[in-house]
Amino acid sequence: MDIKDILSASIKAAAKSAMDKGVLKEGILPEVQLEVPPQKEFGDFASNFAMQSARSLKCNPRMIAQAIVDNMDCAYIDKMEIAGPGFINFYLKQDWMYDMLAKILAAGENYGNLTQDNPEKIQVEYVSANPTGPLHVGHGRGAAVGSSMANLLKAAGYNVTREYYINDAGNQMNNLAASVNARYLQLLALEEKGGVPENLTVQSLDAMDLGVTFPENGYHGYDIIETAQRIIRIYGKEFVNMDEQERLVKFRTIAYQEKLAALKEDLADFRVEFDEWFSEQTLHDAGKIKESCLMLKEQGYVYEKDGALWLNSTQYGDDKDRVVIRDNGIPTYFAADIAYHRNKFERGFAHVINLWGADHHGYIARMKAAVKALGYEPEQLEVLLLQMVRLYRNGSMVKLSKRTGETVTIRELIDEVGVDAARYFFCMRSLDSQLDFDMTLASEKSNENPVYYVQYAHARICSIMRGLSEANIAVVPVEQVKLNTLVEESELDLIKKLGEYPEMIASAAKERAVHRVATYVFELAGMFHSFYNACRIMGVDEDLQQARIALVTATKNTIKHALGILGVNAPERM
RNA sequence: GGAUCAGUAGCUCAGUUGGAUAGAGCAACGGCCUUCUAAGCCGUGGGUCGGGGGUUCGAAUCCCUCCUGGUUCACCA
Repeated sequence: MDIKDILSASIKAAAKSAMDKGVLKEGILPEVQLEVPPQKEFGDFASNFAMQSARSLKCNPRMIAQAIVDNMDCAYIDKMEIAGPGFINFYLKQDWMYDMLAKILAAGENYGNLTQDNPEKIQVEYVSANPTGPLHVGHGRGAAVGSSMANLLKAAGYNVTREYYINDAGNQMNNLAASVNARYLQLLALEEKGGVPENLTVQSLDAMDLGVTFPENGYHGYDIIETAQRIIRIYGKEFVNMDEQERLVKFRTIAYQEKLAALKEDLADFRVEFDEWFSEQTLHDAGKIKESCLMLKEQGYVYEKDGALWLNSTQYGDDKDRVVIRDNGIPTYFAADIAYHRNKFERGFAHVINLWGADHHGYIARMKAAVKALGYEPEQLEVLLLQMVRLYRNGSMVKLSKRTGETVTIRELIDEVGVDAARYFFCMRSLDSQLDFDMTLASEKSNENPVYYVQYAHARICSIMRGLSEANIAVVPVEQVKLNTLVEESELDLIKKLGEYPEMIASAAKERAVHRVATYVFELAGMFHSFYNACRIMGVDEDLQQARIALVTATKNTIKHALGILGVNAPERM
C-alpha cells in the first residue's frame, strides 16, 4: 500500500466519521483524488475532495474540509491546512519518504514493472509497411512509438503480443517484381553497351534510352537497382531468355525475400522487435478472405451491387458502404483486412491496438464497422493515429516521396543520428502532434538534444559507483542504511520523483502516452543533476554516504528502466 | 465541402482528463570548475493559452461559433 492509498483511505474514513457524528450530512462520497501540489508551500499532497463532495453533501467545501481535518487519523501526517476554495493540503512526516525509498530499493531493477491480477491479452500491431523497399523516417516514428508502446504496456502489467502484418499478397508485389525486372534488363543492356557507370543514380538510369520502359506504378528507389545488381551478380544472365511471366514470378520471390530480410534487419538495428510476423498471403492461401466475406453475407452484412460485393458499413457509422469483392472477382485490400482482424480476435486477443499513420484516419470507421459485423465490439479495436513526420535538414524541409525514390531511410537515420537520439526524439511528443525532425540538430550531439541530458545522468551515477569501487568503499545492504540522514531539499525532491514512477507508468499505459515516459525521465534526470551539484558522495559522513549511494542507485535503476521502455541505451560512461 | 489532428513564451513542445501564481528545453542575459564527468548546476527576462461567446465556486482543459495550418476523402495498396 503506498502513501496515496493510505491517505485516501484516511480521508474517506474521516468523512464517514464526521457523518456518524452528525457534523456532515449523509451523502455519496466521490473517489479521493490526491495530487502533488503545484508549489511546495502547499504541502506534500493535496486533495480537492471537499470541493468534489460539496454538491452531494450539500455543504460549503471549506466546512467539509474542516470536518475532514478534524476527524483525520493518520500516523504519517504532520499537519494539514485548508486552502483556497477548499483544498486540503497534507504535510507529511518525512518517514513516508524513507519508507518509500526502501521499497524502491527492494524492487531493484524491477522497480516500474507492475503486475495486474488478470491481465488482458492485448495485441499491438505497428509499422506493417509493405515489403517493397527500405523503411523511411515516416515508418521510423511508428517503429519507435510502437515498440515503446508495447514495452510500456508490458511494464504496466498487460499481456502484450507485438505483431507486424506483412502485405505480401497484393498488387504491390507485382509492381515490385516488374520494377526489378525493368532494372535487371536495363542493367544488362548497359553492360552490352560497354558497362555500368560507377556513379549510377536513379535519375541517370531513367534518363538513358535502353529500350526498356519502367512500369508506371514501379518503385523508383535506388534499392531496386541494387536488387537487380545482386541478381545479376548471383545468377548472371540466367533469366534473360526466360518467359517474361515466369521471370516476373521468379523476381517476385527473390525481391520479396530480400526486401523482407532487409526490413527485419533495419528494425532489429532500430531495437524494434516483434513476436509475430503475420503474412497476408497465408490468409489467401487458406481461403480465409472468401470465407470471411461469405460469413458476413450469410449474416446479412454484405450485399451485391454493380457486380461487386459490398459491406453495409454505413450502418455502423461509416460514410459509405465499402466494396469487399470487386466486380472482377478479386477481393479488395479491405476484404483482406477484415479476414485479418477476424483472425486476430480468433487468436484470443481481447483487445487489439493498431498504430497507423494519420493518413489512414479515414479507414478507421470502416474497420470498426467490419469488427462490429464480425460479431465483436468496435471498442475491442483501438486505432492509434500517429501524425506525420516532417524532416528538416540544414534548415529546410526534406520532401519524402516513395514514387520518385526520394526518401531518407531508417538506415540513414541510424547512421546520421544514432538509434538513441532517433528513438528518443520520436517518442518525446504526443502521438497527436506533428513531428518536426531536425536531422542536423539531432546529429550534432549538442546539449540541445535531451537524450544526452538523460543518458549523462545515468553515466554520472555509474561514474560515482566506479569511484567508490576504486576507493574500496563497500556498499552496505539496504536494510542497514540510515535513509533518514537524507534531509537536503534536492535529496527529498529526488525521492518524491522516484516515488511517482509506478503511477506514471500505469497512467501513461492507460492513456497510451509514451511521451510521458520521456518527459518523466527527463525531469528525473534534471533532479538528479541538481542533487549532484548540491550533494557529494565522496568525503561525507559514512551514514550519509551510504544513504546517498542508496538514493543514486534507485535513481540509476529508474532511469535505466524508463530508457529501456523507450528503447534507448543507458550508457555507463560518456 | 465532410472527416480528423493541431494552434500555449522568439523557436520546439509539456500541461497527469475541470483546480491554487500556466511549465520545460533551445535562444537571450548574469553567475558557478583546486572537490565524485561543465553533455552539468544556480539565477534573470519573456504569455490576450488563435478570436469571440457560454457552462460554474474555478476553464489552456468541457459546449457553441469563427479564423489559420497539416492530413484525408477509390471497386489503389
